Amino acid sequence: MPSTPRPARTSYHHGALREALLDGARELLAEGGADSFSLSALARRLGVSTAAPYRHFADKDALVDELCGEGYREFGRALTQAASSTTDARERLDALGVAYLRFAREHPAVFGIMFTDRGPAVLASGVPTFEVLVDAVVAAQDAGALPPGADPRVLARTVWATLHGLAVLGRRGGFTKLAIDDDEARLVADALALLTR
Amino acid sequence: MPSTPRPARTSYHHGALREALLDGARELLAEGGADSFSLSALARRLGVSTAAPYRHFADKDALVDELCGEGYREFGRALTQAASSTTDARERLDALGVAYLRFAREHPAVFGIMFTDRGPAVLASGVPTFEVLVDAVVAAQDAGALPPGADPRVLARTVWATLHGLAVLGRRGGFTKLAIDDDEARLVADALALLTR
DNA sequence: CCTCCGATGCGAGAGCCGTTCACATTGTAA
DNA sequence: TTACAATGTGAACGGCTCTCGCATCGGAGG
Repeated sequence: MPSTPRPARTSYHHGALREALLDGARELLAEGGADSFSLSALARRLGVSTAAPYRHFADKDALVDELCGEGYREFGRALTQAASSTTDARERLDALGVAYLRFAREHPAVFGIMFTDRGPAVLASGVPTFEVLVDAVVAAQDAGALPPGADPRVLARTVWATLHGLAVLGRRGGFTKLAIDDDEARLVADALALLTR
Repeated sequence: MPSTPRPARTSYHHGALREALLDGARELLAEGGADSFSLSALARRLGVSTAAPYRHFADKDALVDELCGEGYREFGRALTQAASSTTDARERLDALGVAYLRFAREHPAVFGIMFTDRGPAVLASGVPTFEVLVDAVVAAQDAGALPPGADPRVLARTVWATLHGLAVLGRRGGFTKLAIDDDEARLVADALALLTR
């Protein structure tokens, strides 16, 4: 069962090439990492010419940017869902942290792309993704789980940085000597236990 | 004064091409980011043929790996120097944090390369770089600045993750809405104030 | 001093990639 | 039916990584 040569269509026009390109790009990214992803390989896999993608995206970067945008939206959904899983402000922080690390683990390629230099427009589109995290930090502060006197923005960026650092360093095995084999829940719980009281 | 066509040599053999390649690669990386760095452009800048670099590096990845190794060593030197700037365990943590963020700011391209997927060998070569950070966390714990009962490895990875997260998110302007304009000293001080007591 | 050889340079070229351009095919609205 | 806008094709250009056979140099041994 050859997976590479996919006929995928019978008529001259593909019909839903734009979506197929995005889906195929996610697959290629997941299979071979960000380096081994080429528009040529993508077109080949979908059975269209190498020029076809340019009817739907200005260039390769535009396609990757779109992938980032979708990544932000899905990341945002995952965080929002985690936040709604409990009403306790302190527990919500834990849930958000686990969701953060889980997204990085389950979508490593997209996660990596989302946080590498991708132009200001893409960056701006990602801002709303993390609002739920900032809100949760403020709520935790109101609930007394974080220092009441501190600047909420300082708290938010510190918590965010800690979670992001755990995600990034864990993803590349940076913690090998520091017991990375701990699962995400423990990683997050240990870290947030230091930040909260 | 054209900077691109650099004669750089008069005889048939270059003489110190390996070092020139590494230096030039650092320059190109600093100028145009990791994407716009090609062996062709590098060879062009040095005035050698595109085949010449392959006498010194197996392929492009080998050159980048070497760059990472040098980056780790310089990063380690910066951290070690920061650690030796004070005898107070708590102050030492701050100094290390500032050095961490400063390295990320002053060498953004190399920093970015060091922490993107680059094979297990390169990764392993980076381990000693962060030992000084782990040691400082243990010392701070002994001095009472961090919870005495906690697992030192948990403390170390949490502090490391927080600093790394600050470096990464700050580097790409992720904190725009959260007062990233604060300087590194304040960023680190605020974060470590939450982790220590 | 000469000769030989290993190290290090070169030019040419194969194969992949991104991108463009003129042209082909198709569904649809007038 | 006919014209048009949308979307596909094939060919081509330049750039990139990497390989191959050949050229040039410096130094060690006769």
